[in-house]
Amino acid sequence: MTESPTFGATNFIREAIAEDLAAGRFNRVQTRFPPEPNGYLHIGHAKAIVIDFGTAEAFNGICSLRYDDTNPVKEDVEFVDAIKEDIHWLGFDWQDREFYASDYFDRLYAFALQMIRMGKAYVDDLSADEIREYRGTLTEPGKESPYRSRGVAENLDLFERMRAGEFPDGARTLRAKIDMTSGNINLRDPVMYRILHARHHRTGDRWCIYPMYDFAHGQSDSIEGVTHSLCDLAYEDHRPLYDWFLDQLGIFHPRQIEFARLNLTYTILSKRYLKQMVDSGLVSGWDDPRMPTLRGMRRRGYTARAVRNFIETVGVAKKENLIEISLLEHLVREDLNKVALRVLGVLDPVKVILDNYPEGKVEVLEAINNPEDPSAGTRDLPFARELYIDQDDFREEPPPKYFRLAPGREVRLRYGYIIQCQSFVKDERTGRVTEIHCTYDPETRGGYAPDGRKVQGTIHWVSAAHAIDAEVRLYDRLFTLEDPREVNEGKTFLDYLNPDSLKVLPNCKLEPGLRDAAPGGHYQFERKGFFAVDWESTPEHPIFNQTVPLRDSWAKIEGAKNK
RNA sequence: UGGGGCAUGGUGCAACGGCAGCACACCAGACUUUGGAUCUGUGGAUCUUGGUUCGAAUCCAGGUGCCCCAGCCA
Repeated sequence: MTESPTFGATNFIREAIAEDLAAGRFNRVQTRFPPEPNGYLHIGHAKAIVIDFGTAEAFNGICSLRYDDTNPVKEDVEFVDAIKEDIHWLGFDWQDREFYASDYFDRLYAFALQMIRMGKAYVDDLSADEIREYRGTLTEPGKESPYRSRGVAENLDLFERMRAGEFPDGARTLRAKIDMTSGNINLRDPVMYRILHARHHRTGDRWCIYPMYDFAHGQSDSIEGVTHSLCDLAYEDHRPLYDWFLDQLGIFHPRQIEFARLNLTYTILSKRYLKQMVDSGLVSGWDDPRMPTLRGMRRRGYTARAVRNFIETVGVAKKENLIEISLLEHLVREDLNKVALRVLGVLDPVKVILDNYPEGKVEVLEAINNPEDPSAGTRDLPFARELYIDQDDFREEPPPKYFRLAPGREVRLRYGYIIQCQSFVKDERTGRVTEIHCTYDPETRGGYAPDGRKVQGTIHWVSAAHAIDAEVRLYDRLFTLEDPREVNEGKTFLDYLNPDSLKVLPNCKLEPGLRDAAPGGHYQFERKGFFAVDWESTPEHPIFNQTVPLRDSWAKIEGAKNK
């Protein structure tokens, strides 16, 4: 066993673990990722996953998957399957260690009995409202329940009858007997068990009492032999209780360490809010490419490698943070730049006619698949008299520093010829240019000018006769507020939805080879951005999702001028 | 006089008593058959006050600010 991390950067958690090892407190490292199967995983969970699995790996230890399934009314197998799939997609594996808190219900029940016998737990008849009243407030101590002093025998009898189903939901609870005056509210006789006549996705109708998180988590960790239980800052206040149960029970005592959760600009990472958007139809589902869920990001075209790099780069600390989404986008580009095949695609087509190019003639031009990776090879591109280019690449009146096509101007067609604009046709009603007439220079095949003349601009194109039709979906941030948690008085996060988060372009023209692009595939549309083939894409109706646009310095120049 | 936690460029993370560094963002330039990529460069930070020390982001004391906790959710 090594005493210092061998994988990834160090952080305060790894330092603490290294100290534990050095001090002999533990002689191995075991962690766990403990999701509740009540929703889909998002990028915030990815942080927890990378920390849990990555920390174990750094110390040559192991990490398990354990579902925290102690609340049957919120949980479902749909989610347990989806969660496993998403963790695997991220690239982590728990081998045969797929655990469930519900597997420990018998042992947890026995622990509860033990607590009662020790006089450390009692059955309370107070209602939920009364318990809240007795709990006191943040600044005032609580008071003890009149049922707190029940004898062991009576508690045993009542608890057994709770388990047997004699009482309705909410009629009684099992509570730990700790300290109703504690400054830490979690220690004011926390509820250990509640009555819930609900069917559990794994244990069915076997139980009608279920343990609370605080009475299940630490003991589950202990049973599994977890050494380091890494969790959210939210559980910091629960650590004394985590420790207390373990100490009372006298069982193996893991160490809980808390870290700050991830927050992302222009993004909401709350299962409840995400669910609200799904349920109200604001997005198409949990896998909508605009969603910060792992499935949404995957569908959008983000790679697991980029997501992992992002989590590594962001680091681990106890400070509340708000990470700029641009960092994630940078890492997505960095990864895709190395692997995505380059293609030519016209998103907003306008026809270009090469008046001096022979009618019916078709040439085959060679194009490089990925300049960052010579082994990706080349492909053939058909070239003909009629082409499409993007509306954006033509200006009737070109502004300064605009290097693309304009009346009288020359531009290079990528891998093709240098062409010059002679005239254009405009629909006076809409103001839209419908046709551009150009001449091509036959001496410049491949884009090279033998006379050495400089041509500043290079634009992408497709052959009109050969191009395939496709639908392209452009995405932008879901919210207009940098931190959607910080809304103004009387507003909710829904008041800050970005109305332009999705733009569907139904009439795009792409190079012919893209007809058989496999769903999930990554491409770079040159000069435009990275795109992924949507899961619902077919050869008859290809659909591409914009993963992230390329950095566009011209857009920056123009944007700055328009201010 | 509730309890717990956190303060380093715009953002995030380092520096563990010895020249405050890295990434992203930003700005400027070079290069360019993707206005992509790549390369170079500029600017910008230790919450505050006092103390210890030859020397403090780091140690000590006080102050200030921000976050979390009053589910029979996790």
